[in-house]
Amino acid sequence: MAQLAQVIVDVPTMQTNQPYSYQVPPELENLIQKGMRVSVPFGKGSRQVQGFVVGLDQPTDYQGELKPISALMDLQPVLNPELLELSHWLADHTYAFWISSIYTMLPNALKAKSKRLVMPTTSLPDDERQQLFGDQPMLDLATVQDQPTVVSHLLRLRRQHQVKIEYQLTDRARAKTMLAIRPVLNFEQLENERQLLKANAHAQNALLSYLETIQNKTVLQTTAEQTTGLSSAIFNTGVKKGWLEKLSVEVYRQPQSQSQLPDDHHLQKPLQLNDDQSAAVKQINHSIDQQEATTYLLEGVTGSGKTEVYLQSIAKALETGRTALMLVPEISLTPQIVNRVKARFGSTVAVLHSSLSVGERYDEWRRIERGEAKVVVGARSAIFAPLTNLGLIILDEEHESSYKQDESPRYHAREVAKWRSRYNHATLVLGSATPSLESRARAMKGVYQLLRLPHRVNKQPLPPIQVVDMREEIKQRGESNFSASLLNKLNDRLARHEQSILMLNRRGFSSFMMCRDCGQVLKCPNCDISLTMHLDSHTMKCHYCGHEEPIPYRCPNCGSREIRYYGTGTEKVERELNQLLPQARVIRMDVDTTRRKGMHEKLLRQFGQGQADILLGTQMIAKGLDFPNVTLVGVLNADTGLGLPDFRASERTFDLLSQVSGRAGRANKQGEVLIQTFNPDHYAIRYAQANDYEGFFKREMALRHQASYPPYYYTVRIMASHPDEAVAARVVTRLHQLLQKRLLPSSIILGPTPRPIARMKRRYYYQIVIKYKRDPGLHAALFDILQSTQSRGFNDVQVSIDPDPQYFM
DNA sequence: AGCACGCCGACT
DNA sequence: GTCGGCGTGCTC
Repeated sequence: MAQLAQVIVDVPTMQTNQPYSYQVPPELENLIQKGMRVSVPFGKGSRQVQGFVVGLDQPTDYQGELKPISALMDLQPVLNPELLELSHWLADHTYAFWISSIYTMLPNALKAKSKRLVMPTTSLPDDERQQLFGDQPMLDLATVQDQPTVVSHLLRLRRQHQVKIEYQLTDRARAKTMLAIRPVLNFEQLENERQLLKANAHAQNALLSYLETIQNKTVLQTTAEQTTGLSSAIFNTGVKKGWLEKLSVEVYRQPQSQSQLPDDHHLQKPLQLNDDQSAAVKQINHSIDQQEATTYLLEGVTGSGKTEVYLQSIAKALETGRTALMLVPEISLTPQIVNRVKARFGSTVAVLHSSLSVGERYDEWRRIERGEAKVVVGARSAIFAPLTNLGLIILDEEHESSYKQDESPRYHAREVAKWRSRYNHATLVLGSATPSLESRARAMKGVYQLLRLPHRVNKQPLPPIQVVDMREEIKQRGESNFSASLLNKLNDRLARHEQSILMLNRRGFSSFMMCRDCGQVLKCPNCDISLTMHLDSHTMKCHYCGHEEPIPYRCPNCGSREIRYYGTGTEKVERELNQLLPQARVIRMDVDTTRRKGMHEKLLRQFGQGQADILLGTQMIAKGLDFPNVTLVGVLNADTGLGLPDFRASERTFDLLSQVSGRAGRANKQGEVLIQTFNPDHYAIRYAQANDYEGFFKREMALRHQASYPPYYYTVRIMASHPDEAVAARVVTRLHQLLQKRLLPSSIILGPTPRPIARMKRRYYYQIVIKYKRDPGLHAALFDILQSTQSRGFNDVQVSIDPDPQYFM
C-alpha cells in the first residue's frame, strides 16, 4: 500500500476547503513531511496546483482513484508544526479558507505562480497556427485572457486536440546567488605557482598573495575584486591556471534601509530605569524565567519609557536562550522604535517591513526560520514569524485597529499573539498609553496582569491641552481653519525656532463639491460616496475605490458654473499655511505624499533634521514620533471621527487625541497642545484634555454596558453584497432567518440593515451584527451560513463574516 | 480557480 | 442543425 498524504490545495473556495488525499510516490516517501509544499494534479486535464501537506497516512473514504503527488517544492517544511496548527486554528476562528490562512502566514514568494501555456499540435492546420501563434512556439493564456473570443476559440481547439495546454507552476522562492571564488591550492602549492610566474606578471602575483591570505575560505568575487583592486579577468586567469574555482553562493538581499545600522552609541546600552519601569521589567522577566504564558497589560502614559521596558524584557528572553517577537502598528511610521531595537540587539534582529520587496521579505523570513534572527520586529503579519522557542511577545500600542486585518482572514494580531503565547509558554506584553477597553477590562478582571507607568521619564509634566470652541471662533472671526490662538502659538514657535505638529484627519483639498444652483453633489459612480477634490493631481478622487475624474468647471447636472467646494483636507490647509505663515517651512504627510516607497522615512528624517517648522499630516503622524524640538501640537478638527455610526467612535477620538498630544514636549522643553473642535463638551474630548484615561474608561464602560457592546458582549458582523440591491437585501434577509432559528435568545441580532456606505465598487452591501456573550451554537451556525451561500440561487453573492469587527462602515 | 457538461436562444 | 452563452457541479 502506497503512502498517503493529505493536501490543502491552492484553490480558495468553500467547496475545496478541505484536505485532499494523494498517493506519495515511492521515491518521495522518505522525503515528504508535513508542512511542505507540493505540486499536485487537481481537476480535469493535467492542471497542476500548489498544495500544502497537512497530514500523512490518515485514512480516506474517497471512493475514486487517488492521484500521485507530482513533486515536492521544498526540501524542508515551510510550515513548522506550530505554524501548521496555527493556520488551522486561524481558518476556523476567522471563517476563512485554510489555504488563505496558510498564505497569510507565509511570505508572498512562497506562492507559486501558475501559468497556462498553449501549444499547437501537429493536427493544427498551418494557416491557423500562423494566425494564432505567428512565429512563437507557444502562447501564455494570460496574455489573451481579456479577449474572450480568442480564449473560447483556443479551448475549442483543445477539445479537438489541435492545441494542448501545459500547466506550469513557477516557484518564486528563489534565493539570490552571487559569484564567489575559493582557492583550490594550499599555501605551498600557491608559492610554487609564484615561482613559475614571469617577473612582470604583477597582477597574477597579487592574486596569488590574496589567495594565500584567504586560505581555503569562500569569498564573494565582488568583495575579492574590491579588496585587491584586481579585475575580473585576472580571476578568470586564476581559474584557467587551476589556482581557484568559481562557485555561486546564496546571499541575502540587503534592503537599503537595513544596511545602515544606527550608530547612536547611546542607544546601544540599557538605560537606567525608574522605579515604575524596574517593577514592570522585574515582573515580566520573572514570567519569562518561569516560562509562564502570562499576559501583561503595560499601561504607560506617552513618554513613560515603555520601549525601554520592552528592550530589557527582550534582553531577558535572549539571555534565557529564547526568542522574542515585537509588533508595532505600522513600521514606516515608527522608525525610531525600530532603530532602538536594532541598535540594542544588532544583527540578531530581523525587521519585517511592509515595503520590503518580495525577495527581501523572503530573505528576512528565511533568516528567522533558520534561527539566524532571534528578535523580530514588524507590523501585524509579523505575528506569524517562524521563530521557534518564543519566550516573549510584545504588542506595542495594543489598542491600534491596524492590528486587525480587514480582509480575509480577518484576524486580530492580539488573538494570534495569545495563541502563540499559550503554545510556546511565552510571556505576552500588551503596551499602550490608552489601552483598548477590551484589554483594560480584562486587566480589571485579573485575566491580564496590569503594570503601570504613570510618570514621564524626563519628569516633564504631560503637556497642557487647550480646547478651542470653533463655533465661537467662527462667530467672531468668520470661517477659518485656524483659530486666533493656534495662529499665535504657531508664530511663537517660528520665532523661537521650535517645531510644531498639526493634525487634520482628512486628506485631499475639499471633501465634497456641490452646485449652488441645483444642489448636485458629485458622487463616485461606483460607490455611495462623494468625491474628494485633489489639487495635487487635479482630479476628483473616490477614497474607497480609487475612481478618478477631472475636476468639473460646470455642474454635470445643470451646467451651472456656480460650483463650490466644501470641507477641508490637508492639501487646503497646506495652502492656507503658506499664505498665513509664508516664512514657515511645511512638510505635508498623508497617504498622497507617502505613497512612494521610502517617503515616510524621508519626510520624517527631514523634519527631524529641522528642515521644516511644521509637520502637517493625517492621523499617521499621531503615533510614536519622538522629536525633541516639537513643543506644539495642534489638532485642526477633532470631530471628524465622532459622528460616525460606530460604537468605538468616542474611544478612537480619545485615543487619537491622547496619542497626538504625547508628541509634544518629549525632551527637556515643555510642550503644549491645542485642540480645535465643534464639540468642546463631548466627553471624549474633555477626558483627553484632562489626560484622564481612567475617567474616560469608566464613562465609556458605562455606555458600553448600557448598550450591550464590547467588552460586555462580543460582536460578529455578517455582510452580504450583490450588484443588484434587491438581491443583496433578499439574501441577507434569508441569512437573518437562518440565524434567528439557531441562536440563543440571549444573543442580540441587529439588522439586517444597509451598510452605512451602502454601495461600494458597484456592489450593494447589507449587514447583520450579532451581539452575544456565550452562544455555543453560533460558530457552527455561521459556518453553515457560509456553506448555504454556495448553493444555487446565490450567484454573484459575496458573504463575509467578521469576528470582532473594528469598523462598521 | 478552471474545466466540462447541459440547457437554452440565435446564427452560418 | 450547430455555436456559444451561462448556470451548475466537481476537483483526491
